[in-house]
Amino acid sequence: MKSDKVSLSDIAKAAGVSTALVSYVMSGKEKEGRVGQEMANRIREIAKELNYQPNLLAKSLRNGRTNTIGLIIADISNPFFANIAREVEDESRRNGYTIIIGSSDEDADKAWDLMNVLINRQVDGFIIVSSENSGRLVEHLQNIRLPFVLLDRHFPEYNTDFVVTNNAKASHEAGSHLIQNGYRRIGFIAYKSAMFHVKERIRGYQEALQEHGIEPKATWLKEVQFNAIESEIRTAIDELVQTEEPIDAIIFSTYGLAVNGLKYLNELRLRVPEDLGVVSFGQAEVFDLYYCPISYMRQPIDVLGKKAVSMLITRLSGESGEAQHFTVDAQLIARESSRPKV
Amino acid sequence: MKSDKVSLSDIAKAAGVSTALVSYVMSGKEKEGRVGQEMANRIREIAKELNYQPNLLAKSLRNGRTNTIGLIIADISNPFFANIAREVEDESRRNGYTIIIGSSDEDADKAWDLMNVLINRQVDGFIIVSSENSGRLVEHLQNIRLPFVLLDRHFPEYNTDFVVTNNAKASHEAGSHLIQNGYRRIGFIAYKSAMFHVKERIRGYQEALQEHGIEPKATWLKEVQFNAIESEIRTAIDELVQTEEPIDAIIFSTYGLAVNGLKYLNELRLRVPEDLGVVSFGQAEVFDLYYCPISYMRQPIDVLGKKAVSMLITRLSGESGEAQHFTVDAQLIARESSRPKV
DNA sequence: TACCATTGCTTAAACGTTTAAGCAATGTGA
DNA sequence: TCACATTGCTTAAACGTTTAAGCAATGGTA
Repeated sequence: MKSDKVSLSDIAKAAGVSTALVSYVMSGKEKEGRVGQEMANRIREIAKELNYQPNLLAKSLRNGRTNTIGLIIADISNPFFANIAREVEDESRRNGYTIIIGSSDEDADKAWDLMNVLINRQVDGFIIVSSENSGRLVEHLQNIRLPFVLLDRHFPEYNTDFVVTNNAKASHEAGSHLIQNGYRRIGFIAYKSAMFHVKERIRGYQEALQEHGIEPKATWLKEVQFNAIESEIRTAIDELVQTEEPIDAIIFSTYGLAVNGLKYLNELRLRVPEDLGVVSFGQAEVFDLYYCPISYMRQPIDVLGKKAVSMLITRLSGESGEAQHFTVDAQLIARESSRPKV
Repeated sequence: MKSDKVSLSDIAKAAGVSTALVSYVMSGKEKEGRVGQEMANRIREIAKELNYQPNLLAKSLRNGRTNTIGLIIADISNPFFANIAREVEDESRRNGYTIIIGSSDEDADKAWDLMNVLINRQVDGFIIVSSENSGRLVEHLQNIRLPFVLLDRHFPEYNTDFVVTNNAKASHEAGSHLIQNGYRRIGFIAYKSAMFHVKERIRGYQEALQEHGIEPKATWLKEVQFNAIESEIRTAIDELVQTEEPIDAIIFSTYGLAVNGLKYLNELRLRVPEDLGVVSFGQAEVFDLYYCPISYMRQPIDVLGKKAVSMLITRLSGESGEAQHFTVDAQLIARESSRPKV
């Protein structure tokens, strides 16, 4: 068993022809290389015999594309993102691309460094689930004209391709659902962030209340720091609950918030949904572990992932038109945690 | 702002010297290249000015190493593995390596294909969380002398580097712990698998019972198919519980089994730990969502990941001695789900 | 018959590095 | 003073591809 060492010139030698000819055949360009039928077959034969595997490095060096996509994820330990990553990876592979993942851990500097490492690795383009303050990153990529698609989170102030969920609408739906089921004083817990998707979720929630004639109190909205989630979510929930007019339902804007929040509700011995109705964003399967299945806004991970890949790939193949936007709706999965109040 | 286009020869031109000289300086070989101090500084200066970024492809093509590691994970949607992946990625990056991940989804064929894609990408080595029937893969890598480290799961019949948890011991501890807390009829649910780590976990469990004078009944051991987990786990639990001598505790050998199993226990309205004590393997955070915090065998993900990387990297730097083995102990995190029986 | 197009192939440069080998100038020791 | 070592640089080949350009033989058309 020969190892990886078989090159074009080995085949060429074996066939008694030039490497050019072999290259034309191996890259399916026998037409434009004007290679004879017979010879083409012979070369293919020999290549198979020698188990030829093209050297991708050489290919890339020569033609300037690596067929590699850089995927920068805000937080890979979040299963929602992990599953997005997986979807992106699968879909890319299906299209002949390899992806290199990096997690920025919601840190702009780390994202920046990651981007540079990946640029150095000559990725052809990026798919980015951006973190706070990633404007610089977006600008830089635009400057050097490296194609990229923003996934799940985008910046309205930049004109970029993106694939996102309609967050305002999702939040709106979550809120309306709770109201329809009899909840009135609905809290909302989000990460403290200036990012658009966060603001949108808050907006949707507030609008839903207003449309149903409920004035969303400022104290119902809690913003907790990503880095101090464990402590701050306790304070947040305490403040929502320990007041003369405690909330009767809560919307978690994120998987991580929900996990930590629900945990704390357990500690407080607050019952869902009797004491507190719950709807969450984020990833599903795990919410089933709660004694009471958690209602959530299901984001179509597969659609998001696949669309981002296909959008990027059309860019990579030279498309240079208008920025592409793709917005998909989340779907309310209503379960026990938000069942009608009795 | 110039883009990526600056090459050695641009610097060489600017400095009026040969590319060789620049190369020596840029790769820190001014000593062996016998480059003059003054010239070296001038070159560095110019390089910085032009914002030179070496072309990694060219480098790799020339010297045959890509500084890339292929990471093949059995199931990336499992948070335990996702976190391992993350650890591996971080540690690799810290050492100047980039990793390319692929999930084999516990499928030997997919793992094989992945391996080939990654070999084509000229990874310098592999870290592999292997799936069933990956013997062929191991053999092939040994044949072509591509370094690799098996992580979390290994094959005793092959002489390879590996980094694993002491599964028998962990299982033994889980069993003993339950027994000490008064449980007597302890079930064990594992994936149906011929893999060593699965067998080891079963062995540890059985030995623990025996050492405490309990004969582990064959009916207490349930093996469910990875692909049919949702249905088979129900049958398994039904059979464990609906008998004249139902079990009073259960060990889940895996994160996925635990999630699905606990879910079903909820449906059955079985109370943990009153009706059924529980200890699980797998990832932690999420078990907190259960109304009753789940005891688990904590595997030191960071240690596993870091050790695998360092083991591989020493191989990559030419070490060719004996196969390295590293075994780490899991730690019992005892919580409510296995509290002493009253 | 002369001309041109087509077919089947080869040559060679290029992508951006690394590095062995070589060359000239200077320094050193006997 | 000669021989040789050291210093500071250049040349050029190599890694494995791709592809424009060129060349010779054949076929078709006028």
